[in-house]
Amino acid sequence: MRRAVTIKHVAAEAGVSLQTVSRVINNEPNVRPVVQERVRAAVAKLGYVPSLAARRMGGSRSYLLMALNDRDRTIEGWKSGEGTDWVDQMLMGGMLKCESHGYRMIFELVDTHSDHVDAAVRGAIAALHPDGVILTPPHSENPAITGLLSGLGLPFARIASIAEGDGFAIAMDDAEAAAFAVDHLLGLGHRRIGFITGSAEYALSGARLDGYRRAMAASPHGLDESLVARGDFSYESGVAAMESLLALPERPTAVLASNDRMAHAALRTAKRQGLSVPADLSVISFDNTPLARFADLTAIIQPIAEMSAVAAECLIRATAGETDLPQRSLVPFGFAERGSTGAPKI
Amino acid sequence: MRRAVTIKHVAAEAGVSLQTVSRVINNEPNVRPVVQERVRAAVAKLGYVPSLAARRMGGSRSYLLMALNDRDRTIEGWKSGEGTDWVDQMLMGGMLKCESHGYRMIFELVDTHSDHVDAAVRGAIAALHPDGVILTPPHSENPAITGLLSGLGLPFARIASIAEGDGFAIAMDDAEAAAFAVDHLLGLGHRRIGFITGSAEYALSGARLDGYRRAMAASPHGLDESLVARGDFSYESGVAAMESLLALPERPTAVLASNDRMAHAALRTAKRQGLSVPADLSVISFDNTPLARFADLTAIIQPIAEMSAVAAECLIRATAGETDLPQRSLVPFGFAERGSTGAPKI
DNA sequence: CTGTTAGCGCTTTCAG
DNA sequence: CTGAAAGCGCTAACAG
Repeated sequence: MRRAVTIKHVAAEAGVSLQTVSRVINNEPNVRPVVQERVRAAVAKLGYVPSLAARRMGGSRSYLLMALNDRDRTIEGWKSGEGTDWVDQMLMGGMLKCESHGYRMIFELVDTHSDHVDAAVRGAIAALHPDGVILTPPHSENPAITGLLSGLGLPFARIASIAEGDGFAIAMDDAEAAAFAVDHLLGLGHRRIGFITGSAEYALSGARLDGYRRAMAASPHGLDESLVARGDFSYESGVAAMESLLALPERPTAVLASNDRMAHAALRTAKRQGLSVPADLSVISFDNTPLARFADLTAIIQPIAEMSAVAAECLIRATAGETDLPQRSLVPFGFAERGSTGAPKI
Repeated sequence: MRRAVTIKHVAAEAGVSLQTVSRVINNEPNVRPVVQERVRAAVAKLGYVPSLAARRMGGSRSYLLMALNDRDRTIEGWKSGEGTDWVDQMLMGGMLKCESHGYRMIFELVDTHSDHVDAAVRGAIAALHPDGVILTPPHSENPAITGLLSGLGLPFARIASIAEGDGFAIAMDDAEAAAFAVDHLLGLGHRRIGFITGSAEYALSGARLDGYRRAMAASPHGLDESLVARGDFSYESGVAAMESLLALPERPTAVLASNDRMAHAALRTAKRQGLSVPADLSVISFDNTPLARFADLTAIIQPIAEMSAVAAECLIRATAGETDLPQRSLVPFGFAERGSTGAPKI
């Protein structure tokens, strides 16, 4: 196995010192254009690529970002085979962004509810020495983790978290999105619009509910709290919520559910009771996971890839010493109109 | 930010030399149990975790495995939002296996069809110095990559590849699986069973076809080559193939498709022509991606997670110096019976 | 603008 | 069985 080419070889080839090569590959100033060109030529000729490990050892950066996901939630998603593509979207956004900066993203699973979160996170940091950490729900709002990271002075980003606190908070405007969905339904002619909430464990559940309330209150028909049914993101809770909404004296003609799974549950529950979609009932869901596609659900698109790209970007720039980066970023949500929505039959 | 705890701190705490600590954490011989215990206690007390970068610099191992996926194919899968969970399954199998050995898996995207594959792969190796590389289709059978890896003497595993060659070949028995599916259909009472092939670019397409032929030939009804329709794994090709099968003078009552997408296409094409499933037509697909679940397709389960776990295991053991590891491993496939299969109506 | 000198935290090699 | 010395490939901190 031919020995790998190192900075030494490049230096020799270009007839300069190691340091000059280092300066060139790091885009540092104080290198004459001529020399710079000579070095770049040597790099290209030898196919030199710096070793991440050596860079981390010598310098202060590791060129590694660590994405922390909840162990149970992630594995459960993978095992279920339901195509929850949270991880894929994160990779697509974060990994590709990292790539364009010479960074790598390493995926780590940590059990949020464990007593050993602290040790687990510390261990991962000790092993990897990442330049930054990306937190996904529910880690994003776990004080045991955010506190640790803050204390360590390690830059971190909280994805899909709107809570106050340290670190870069990157989210979509959940309230705005809910209001948008309500307005879309109002525009189609719906008056009685139900809402199924998400688990109170997530701050965004509250935001989505707020947006719904705001939009309904602003509508000519006003807000009717009896149209708000509790859910917890599970299929079962979606069924229960939908049943309660359909049992109302004056049932809604449209429903906004806080995630795809509950929307799917709502859809099936409605059909089981003989309602046809969208003639008798329109449904809009949140997130737009593959399930929404398959179930032909009109959905608010949660821009996971974009959020994780923004997170990676913030972290990389912070490590590079850039300051005055936005502490909180709002990423625009999307909207996919499919077959689950239409004008009410009346 | 408190300085990280290093091997020095542990050595001081335990009152031994660096070397002894190194021996203990690497499970090397020649350390008295008493001393070993003392070191372990110090490690636990200080929460010491060795730095991957330093290990790689000092020694010959990096504790990193690199999973190489095709760029276009992967990004396309992510963008489509169709829930192709290949990446997730790979992560689940490979990452968790790595974790249990103190390894990490790094995901890399490389364009298989590019002229720069060689440079791209070399670059990734130079940056990461992985102890092993996991190749997924179509990389698994790309000589530009396998040849490079062989030349470098870097251990690698080819997932879902049954072709001969260097590296660990890890696959399911595609022919056996196809035969199994055919037998299942025969058992339900089907006599005319169609087959939709996959893209010839993949060796496993041939294997699946072989299994089908073998099982049909062994059946009392014999093999009828007119029941074999060409596909290339795309939805459109599935539609075309199904249309040709349904146009046959004596149409099949069951169809085995080489992947979920084509099976889905077959299903919809049949329904569009007024056939009901499974009464008029039974369908079995390969792979069992989330689509199979959503479309209620009976499917052969491609054990991606298991294959990637086996790959990781082989690579890690090879790096640890273990020899006589199986050059090729066959991982058992699974079978998920759903609503797309039943007895023929006659 | 460029080169030299120290390490970074480990493992390898070689002495005891 | 244990320790000391050398060095991996790079960057930071100085000298020129």
